[in-house]
Amino acid sequence: MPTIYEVARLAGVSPATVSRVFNGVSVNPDYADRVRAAAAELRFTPNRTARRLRRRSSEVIALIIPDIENPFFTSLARGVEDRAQQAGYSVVLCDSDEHHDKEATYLDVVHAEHMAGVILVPATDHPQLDRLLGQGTPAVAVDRSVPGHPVDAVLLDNETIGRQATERLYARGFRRVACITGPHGTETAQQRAAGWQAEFTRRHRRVDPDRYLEHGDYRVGGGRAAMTALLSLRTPPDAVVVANNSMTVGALEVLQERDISPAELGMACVGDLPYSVLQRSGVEVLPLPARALGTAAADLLLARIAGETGPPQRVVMPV
Amino acid sequence: MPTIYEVARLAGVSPATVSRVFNGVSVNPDYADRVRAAAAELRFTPNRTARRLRRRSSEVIALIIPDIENPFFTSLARGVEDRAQQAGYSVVLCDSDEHHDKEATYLDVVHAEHMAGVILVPATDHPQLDRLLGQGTPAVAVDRSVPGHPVDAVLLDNETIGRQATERLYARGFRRVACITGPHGTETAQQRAAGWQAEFTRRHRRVDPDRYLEHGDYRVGGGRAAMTALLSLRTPPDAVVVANNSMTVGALEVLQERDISPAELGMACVGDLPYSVLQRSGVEVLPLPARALGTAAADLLLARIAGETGPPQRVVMPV
DNA sequence: CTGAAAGCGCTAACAT
DNA sequence: ATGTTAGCGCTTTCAG
Repeated sequence: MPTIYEVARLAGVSPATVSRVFNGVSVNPDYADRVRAAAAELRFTPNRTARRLRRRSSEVIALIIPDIENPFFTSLARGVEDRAQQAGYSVVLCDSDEHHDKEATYLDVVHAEHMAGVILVPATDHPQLDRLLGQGTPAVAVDRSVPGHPVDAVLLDNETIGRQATERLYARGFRRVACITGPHGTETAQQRAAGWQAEFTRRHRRVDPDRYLEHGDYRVGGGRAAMTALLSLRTPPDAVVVANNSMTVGALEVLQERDISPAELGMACVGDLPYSVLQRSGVEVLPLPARALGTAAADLLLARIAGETGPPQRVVMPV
Repeated sequence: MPTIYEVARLAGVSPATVSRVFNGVSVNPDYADRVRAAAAELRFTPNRTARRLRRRSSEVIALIIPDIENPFFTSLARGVEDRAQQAGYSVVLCDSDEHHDKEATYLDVVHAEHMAGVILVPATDHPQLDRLLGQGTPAVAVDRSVPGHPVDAVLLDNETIGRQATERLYARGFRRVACITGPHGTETAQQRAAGWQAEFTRRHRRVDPDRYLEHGDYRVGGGRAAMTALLSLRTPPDAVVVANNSMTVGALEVLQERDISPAELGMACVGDLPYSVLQRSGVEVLPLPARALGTAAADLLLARIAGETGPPQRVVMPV
């Protein structure tokens, strides 16, 4: 691999001049041309590792998501990539698999690799951000907030979403709408359930809402289990709000297996179902602005990287 | 950020010894303990950028896929990640979006970042691999081969898959099975179509197969367009083999809109449909070993990184 | 087994 | 505006 020294020699200038040409610093046009010609001839590409070591920063941002197979997150990733590319940054995508350990490992990598910043969908309430923040690497949380740390966050109005989903089902004539939400202790799960509960209690003053609230794991299996549980209630619901896309799939599977029609048991899903082939399944879908969440997070991060100071922002996306 | 010098000073040893401790080189256990204690106290993490510059290699491999929103590729990515993690490598995922330019840019990054290797689902017939290969960075192609370059490849037996999909539909009683395949000039598209055509011509000696072959773009929109075209034929097919998952969704959408039942128009899909909620849609699904493709590619790449020489391997995964 | 010292390729003072 | 030079933090000969 050629280095700036070889390019410099071939172009008859100093290494510093070569560096300047490649960094947009003003240089005598003659020299610049010679440098570019020499670089082309030698097929020179600046060594980013060296540059990074020297500059102590790089044009790479990390995006850590909890499940790369969930279209909500891949769509979010597209949003981040769009903005980052425009700004000349590369995005490296990391899958924490909802594991705190993997998340921590990736955050260490971000740190050790001198990345410019990180956009994180936290796998837990307490991601290990201290090191990074201490070092001055900016971080932005998306979809889920990080209570303990002063980081920017881009969030959804989950309570409203939960309420809307519930309203839609009642509006369609269902009489008893249950809820399948995410894991205990998960912010989005709690908020979406709260939205549901507000509507539910308004309509069923005498019924304990907890009987109609199930917690799943935000995965297909959790949706199956929760749906099964709801169906075995003495007075089963005639409709259900499911707090994310994967669990909706699980719930639908159960209904299909038992040949329960959309009219018998209504369903609303928070978030797009991939490949909306489900029209005839009669599921009420509440789309979520996943991609916009990504672009907003990227904008926030890029601003911080550019030196923006000021108190942590908290952006709530309209739904 | 602390450096090995500070750790060395605190531990009362030389920087070289600290380096050795962190690299598993044998060191006096006393020293090693002191170094580890000092490192812990200072919260030292080795600077990977410096290490990489010095070693001229890193424990990062790139995976370049053409569409991060396609579950086939995310599943493949999981396979790669699994193996890579086990071997102590990080995976950075890049989305070429089927664009030759973006692919080339990412390949440049792989080169400039001194990555250990790259696994590539080529967006074109001629990915710009020369630089990388010239530099000795190993590359493995997955799902699509790279005719011009001597790189390892992990492929599917697409012709067999196409044939099987077709057979299944005829076996279910359909009489005239059409095919929607991928873009012209795409290897997998051509091969899957060839499999279909072999079956088709065997059964319809007098019919020009080209009339029942449509080319789409491997995306939802392409599936829609192709399905629409097939339905407007004078003698429309009564079933269709669709060469990938996304186009199947597009094709299904058309059928749903026109209220055409699975019995009226049968369908087979190459590759899993995400969230198999489609049971009642009657689609014959031919699962593809996406994840296994990823692990196989990772194994091949890791072997090359470890110094394996020898002629390029060509692995065809069983279906 | 350990330490001293020379770079990896680049950038950014500083000096010209 | 350009060149000289000193590192960025680490690994790795080479001596001891």
